[in-house]
This record gives sequence, structure tokens and C-alpha cells, in this order.
Amino acid sequence: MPAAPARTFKPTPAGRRGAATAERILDAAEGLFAERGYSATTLRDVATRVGIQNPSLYNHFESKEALYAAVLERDIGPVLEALSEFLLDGSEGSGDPAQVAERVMELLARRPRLPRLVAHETLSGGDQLTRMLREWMVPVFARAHRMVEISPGAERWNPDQIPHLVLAMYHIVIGYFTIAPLYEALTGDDLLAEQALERQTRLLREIVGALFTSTEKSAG
Amino acid sequence: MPAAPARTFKPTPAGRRGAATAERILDAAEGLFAERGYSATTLRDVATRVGIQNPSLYNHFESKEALYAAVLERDIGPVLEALSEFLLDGSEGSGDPAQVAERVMELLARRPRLPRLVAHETLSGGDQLTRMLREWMVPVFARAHRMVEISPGAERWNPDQIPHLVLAMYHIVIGYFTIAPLYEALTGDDLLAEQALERQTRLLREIVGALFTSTEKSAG
Amino acid sequence: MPAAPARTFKPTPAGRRGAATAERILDAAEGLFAERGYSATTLRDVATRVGIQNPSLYNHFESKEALYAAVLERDIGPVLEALSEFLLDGSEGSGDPAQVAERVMELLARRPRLPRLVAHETLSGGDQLTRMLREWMVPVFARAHRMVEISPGAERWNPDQIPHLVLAMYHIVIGYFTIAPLYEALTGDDLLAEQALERQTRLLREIVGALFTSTEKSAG
Amino acid sequence: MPAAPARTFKPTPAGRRGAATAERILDAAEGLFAERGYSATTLRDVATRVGIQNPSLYNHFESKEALYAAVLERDIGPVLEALSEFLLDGSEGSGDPAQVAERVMELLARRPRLPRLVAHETLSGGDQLTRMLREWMVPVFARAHRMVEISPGAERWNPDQIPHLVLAMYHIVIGYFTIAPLYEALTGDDLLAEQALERQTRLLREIVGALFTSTEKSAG
DNA sequence: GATGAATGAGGATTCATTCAT
DNA sequence: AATGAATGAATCCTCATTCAT
Repeated sequence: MPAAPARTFKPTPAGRRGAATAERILDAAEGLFAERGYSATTLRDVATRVGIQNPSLYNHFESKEALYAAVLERDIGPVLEALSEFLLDGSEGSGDPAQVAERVMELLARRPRLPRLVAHETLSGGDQLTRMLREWMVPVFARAHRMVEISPGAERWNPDQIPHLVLAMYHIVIGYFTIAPLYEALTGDDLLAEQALERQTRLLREIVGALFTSTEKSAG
Repeated sequence: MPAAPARTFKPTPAGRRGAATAERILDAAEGLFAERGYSATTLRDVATRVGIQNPSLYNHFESKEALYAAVLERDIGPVLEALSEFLLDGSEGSGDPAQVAERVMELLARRPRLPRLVAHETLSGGDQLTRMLREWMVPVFARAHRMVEISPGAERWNPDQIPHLVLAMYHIVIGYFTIAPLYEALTGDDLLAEQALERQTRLLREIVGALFTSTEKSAG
Repeated sequence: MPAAPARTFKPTPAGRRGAATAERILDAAEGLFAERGYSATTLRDVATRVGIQNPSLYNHFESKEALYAAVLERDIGPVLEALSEFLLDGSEGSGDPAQVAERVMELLARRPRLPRLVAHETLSGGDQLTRMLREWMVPVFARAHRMVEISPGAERWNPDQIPHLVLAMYHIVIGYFTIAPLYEALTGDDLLAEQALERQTRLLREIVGALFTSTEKSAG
Repeated sequence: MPAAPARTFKPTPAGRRGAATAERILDAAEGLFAERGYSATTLRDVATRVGIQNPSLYNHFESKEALYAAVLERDIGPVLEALSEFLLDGSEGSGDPAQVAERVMELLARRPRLPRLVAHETLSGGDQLTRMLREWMVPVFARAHRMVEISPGAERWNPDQIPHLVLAMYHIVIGYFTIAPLYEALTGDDLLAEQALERQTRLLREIVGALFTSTEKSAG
């Protein structure tokens, strides 16, 4: 991981507006990487968005790749961490798919660009960059897998379908955020608006309810 | 390397070389664009994969963008067309979500790189290139929307949830194919293997069944 | 000089409109070279203007340079030849600057693109291509030089001014045709229209009259 | 190699290298554009002549066209400005064709590459680039036009010949400088040598004298 | 910490030319 | 005689990166 001197404290070290430069670079980069992906994003774009000259980026990050890694880490890290925590610490509801879904929606709603970053990453293939993702994804998927196995309606699923089911849930969630910009361009509706997010959360709850609940009972 | 129908019988009979060059270029480009997306794909890569020199591409396509458009058209066109046909002709089962899902899986299974192309496209934003996608997506989504509205169990959903529901189904399907390479890299399992595809189809059917079926009755 | 099989006789060897292809190529090339000069003219432009495919040019001319040379030869050749003839054969009036000027105007008026070709050539420097020009220019200039020397009023000029004087006349004539397109773009007036050409001829005659006439009076 | 003020005292003190790089680029470009015209000049040639790597040009000019425009502006601007000033301020002699001619010769003698630039421009047609030229040319020509009208001897010319007359003078002047390199290649004489320039100035004065002087006698 | 200048590598594209058909 | 396909060389330009200031 790069030099990312994130979390400096100096409150705007003179002349600098708002956050420390490194942070502002991360913000700009996050936006651009999320919009266009890694290779379609140029450092000049990033610098321009920050309002600095592009060589200045190198005072904060060793390379484009390092910057990208820093963005991923900053963004994905906390979310996956929070999720892991919730899931693995056995917090209340951590075993209930519905509550997990809700929690994930909550987390992502606050970082709506993250899913696009992840999507770009997973699309662009399994290079080294994904290492981080892998490290976090694998255990989370494993946990989700177990969660499904022990959920009420588990008997409904063939064991070898469970990974597919987990993937399906994953795609519903990630895809929703990912497609938001295009959806807005097409329909004019903002999927990231609070109301829409609530609708989606409710939908998710219902889907989970329909899938992970003992059919007979839940119906009875 | 994909199914690229390269290696025609005659091992390039020295001279008739360019027989179906355009087609071979499209194949190569399809693969690369699907793997890496537009901007991460260089024309040199394409040319190399075809086994020609990169300026030769210009004998067949006017520009990188034109090549990309041609790939999209060749790939997406027929599938969406087939789908539209199926959906709009009122063919048998065209109103049944389960059968539609099945049909879509069938179509995509034969062109597994297509979903990645679409994913790259929808991710990279609403440029002009997506026009084609839009033109096809919008009516298909509209149709899906209507289909849900009249499906049994429709009363379970809030009207404004239906678009979300359609998106969810869309993402389950597209996401599955999209993540296949990464999934294989992570777990060793090939989601595009016949068995896996069958599992996914069955899963889809069950999900659809669970979601688009009158609850009371199915319960009763 | 190239293979330029100019002057074929076959009257349109089947399917071909109008002149033989080689001639049509020369026409197109003449126009483009005159407009844009050698390096700004592409063979594709030429071919397009002829209505053929650019490799076909090579059936008629060995190379771009050969084509250029052929154009120059076809265009400049006859004019300079006619001029030389007129000048050197001692035709009537061949020693009278006014009549020479008139004759030159006459010749150029019929080939108004020629001066631009010459201008491009003389501008683009003394490469090999100019050889032909040199071969023709030098004797003509020499002749003009002598003509001035023996003209009435010659005593008005310093001997070492005579080359300058010849150049001046040359530039008045060549420049007039050369600037025609720009002039038209700027003012809307077509310098190549018959009336304008007449005006210019008259002007030339008067200038020559004023410069190459015994100055006894003006001196007296 | 031209007057390029390269080789500043400090032999490029390693680091401050780029001192007046932009200026040196303009010098090099001026030379090449004047020699060969726009499209025959490659940026690599320019860079090589400057002694830098060709992408470095882009640190100083946005594109080849921008560089070209900058050259034109730097070169043509001041001269036309000086000329305009002289002509329009009613400076002493600004109404006297002979003195104007002299002044122009003076100005051009100091920037002998300028006429070639102008010639290339006027030859290569009326693209946008010529805008600057047009803007300057039109009023200057208009002024010259008026000047001729009120000069003694004006009654000798038909009103509609006056533009032709102005053009003729223009071509004598511009053509002289333009043909210098070729002339030297052909004859060995350098038209830009001081002596030659004086001869040409004198010639010009005499021509103007002969043309713009009350001709009562010659007419009578 | 910021930046102007420089650059090697590469990227899309054009061009003149060749060759087999 | 014409052309579709192919190509080496070159062109303009971009990009990530370095370095001295």
C-alpha cells in the first residue's frame, strides 16, 4: 500500500481548503474511478478535479496504481470491515439474512460509489489489484453461504445452489447501485434518492423473506 | 481463449488470407472488449490476436469506436432481437416470467461474453455508444414491467417496486455471467459449465416461482 | 519521367466515361496539387476524385512523385514550350515586352491552375522535383533578361536591377492567378472571370508600357 | 539554420534548460513552416531542430495547429501592426506609395521568412487559419486602395484596375522574398543580401514612381 | 508540498505502396 | 485495368512518470 498519509490532523495546513490534499485526491479519484474505471481515468483528470497539477499527485501517492489501491482500501475497507464485524461478531441479527441485507443497504447507501468501484474491479478481471477484494470477499461469501445453510428455508435449496443464491443476492444489491446513473439517464428517476433506497430495501427484505423462509410455515 | 472460430480448415491458404478477416477481428475484439472493456483494450491487442498488423484493422473498420459498435451490434443485436421476438410475439410462455428467465439463460449461455460487454457498457456510462443499448433496453424493460404487473402474485408488490424487481432479475442474470471469470479464479468452479448453467437456470426458476406466484394460494 | 502512358487513343476502353483513366487521374491530381500542394494532397483524395480506388493509380503512375511529375510536365511543359517558341523563334512581337506579357496572360488564362502549381513548387524549395522547372525557367528568364536589355527604356535600369525587374513581372503575373481563390473568398470577385482577366491584361500592358519605354520624356 | 537565438550564453545550465523553450520552438517552427509549409512540416522536425523530444512540444503548444497559429501571430502580427500604424496614423509619408513601399521593404527585410509564411498561407487556401491574415489583409488592402486613388497619376487608372494594381505591388514585394531561396539555388545570388535588398528597394521606388506619378506628359 | 518542463512508451490513425486476385 | 487486403513507416498526440526548482 502506498504512502497514503491519510488521516492527517492538521486542519487545513494553510491555504488549503477543506480536507488535506491527500484526502481530496482520494475523493476525486474515487469519483472518477467509480465512473469510468481504472484505465479510462487519467491522472490529469484526477488532478484537474482536485484543482492541482498532475505531478503533485506524486507527492501523495506513488503511482496511479497506488492511488487506485488507496481508493479501494479507503472505500471498500471500512464497509467490508463493518460487514465482517456485524456478521462475524455474532451481533444481534447477524444470522438473519433479512437483517444482513438491510445492514448492507445501509452501509452502501452511505457510499453509493463503492459498488461501482467493486463492479469495475470484478469486471476488469482477476489481476493483482483484486487481491484485496479477494481477501475480503472470500470470507464474506463463505459466511453468507453458512448463513443461508442455516436459514429457515434452507431445505428448499440444493446445497450446490447455495453459492448461486448468494451470488444472486450479491448482484441484486451491487447491481442496483451500479446501474443508478444509467437508470437515471434513461428514466429520470434517481435510484439513490432516499425514497428509492427505501423501496429497494423493502424489496430486498421481501425477496429474502420469500427465499429464506420455510415455505410452509411462513405461509401458514 | 474463447471459442474464437479461428483456425478455419484451410490454414490460411496464403492469399485468401483475408477471407473472413472482418469476422475474425470481431471475434478477437469481442473477447478483449468483454474481458477488459473499451478503453483498456488496444487495437494492437486486437490485431495481434487476429494475427494481423494493426493498421490492417482499418481495412475493415473505420475506427476503434466503429469496431466496438460493430461488436456490440453483432453480439447484442441478435440476442435482444430474439428476446424481443419471444416477448412481443406473444409466443407460448412469453408472458410467464419463469419461461422468460429460462429463455434468456438459454440465449446467454450461447453467448457468454455478451453480458460482460453489456456490463462494461452500462458501467462506463451513458455516452452515445449506449444508444443501441438504450433503444433495446427500454422496450424490453417496459415489457418485463408489464409482464410482472400481470403475473400472479403481482398484488404482492407495490407498483413502484416493480421496476426494482425487474432490475433485480436483470442483475441476477447478467451478474451471473459477468462474474464467472472471477468466480473461477477464486473458487476453481466454472460457472459457465453446463451443469452450473443448469443449476442457475433451476435457481432462477425457483426464485421467479417464489416471487411471482400468488402467495396465498401457493401457501394454501 | 514515369510510365505515364498518356495520350492513349482507345476512345474510352469500355465502361470508362470520357477521357482515358490516366488523363482523368492527371486532371484530378492537377486540381488537388494546385489547391493544396504536394504534401497536403493524398493519393486517396486523387483516387476519390477520379472515382477509382487508390491502388489503381499505380496502374498508371509509378508513385506519387511520378504522378506529380507527370502533372507538372503535362501542364507546365506545353506552356513553357509555347512561350519558348514564341520567344525564341523570333515570332512577330517576341521582342516586345508588352506583347510577351499579353501572350503569357493568354496562355495562363487557359490553364489557370498552372500558376498555383508553379507557386507551390517554387515555395516548397529546390528539391529534385524542381529540376524540370529549372530547366525551363532558366532559359526563359535568360531570354526575358535579354529582352529587357534591348527594350526601349533599358537605359533607365541599372544592369543589376534587370533580374529584379524580370522577377517583378514574373510575380505580378503568377501572383495574380495564384491569389485568385483567396481573393474571391475575400471579396467575392473572381479574378479568373473574363472581364477581370482583360483588366489584368490591360494593366499589365500599361505597366510594361510605363517601365519599358524610352523615358526621354519623363527624363526630359 | 536561421537566426534562431538558440545557444544562449549559458550552454543550457542543465535544469534551467527550458528557459525560453517556447521561443526556441517558435523559431524552429517558423523556419520549417516557412520552408516547407504546414503539412510538409512534422513536429518531429521541429522538436529535433529545437533539440528536445517531440512530446515536449506539447508543454508549450496545444497542437500542431496551435503552434502554427502562434508562429503566424508572432511573425505576421507585429509587421502588419507596424504597417497599419504607419499607414493609418497618417505618419509622415504614409500617403506616399513610394515611402510605403520602402517601409514595407524595411520591415520585411528584418523578417525575411515572413513572406514565405504568408505565401504558404495564401496558397493553402482559405481555411480558418487564414482568419488572422484576412483580418489584417483586408483593411491594409483597403488602405492601399485609397492611397492609390489619391496618388498623383491616379487618373491614369481605371477605377476597377486599382485592386489589380495593389495586388501587383503586393506580389512584387512578397514574391521577391518568397523566391529568394530558389533564386539562390538557381543563380547563386542571395536576394536577401543587403545589396540585393537595396537594389530591390530602389527598383520598387522607381516602379512606384513610374506608375503613380502624374503622367500628363506621357498621356498628352 | 507544488509545479513547469521533459520524456519514454505507447495509442489511434494515415499514408504510400505492394500483391494476389 | 481494377481492387480488397495487407503493411512498414510515420504522424499527431496522450499518458504516467521524473526531476529540478
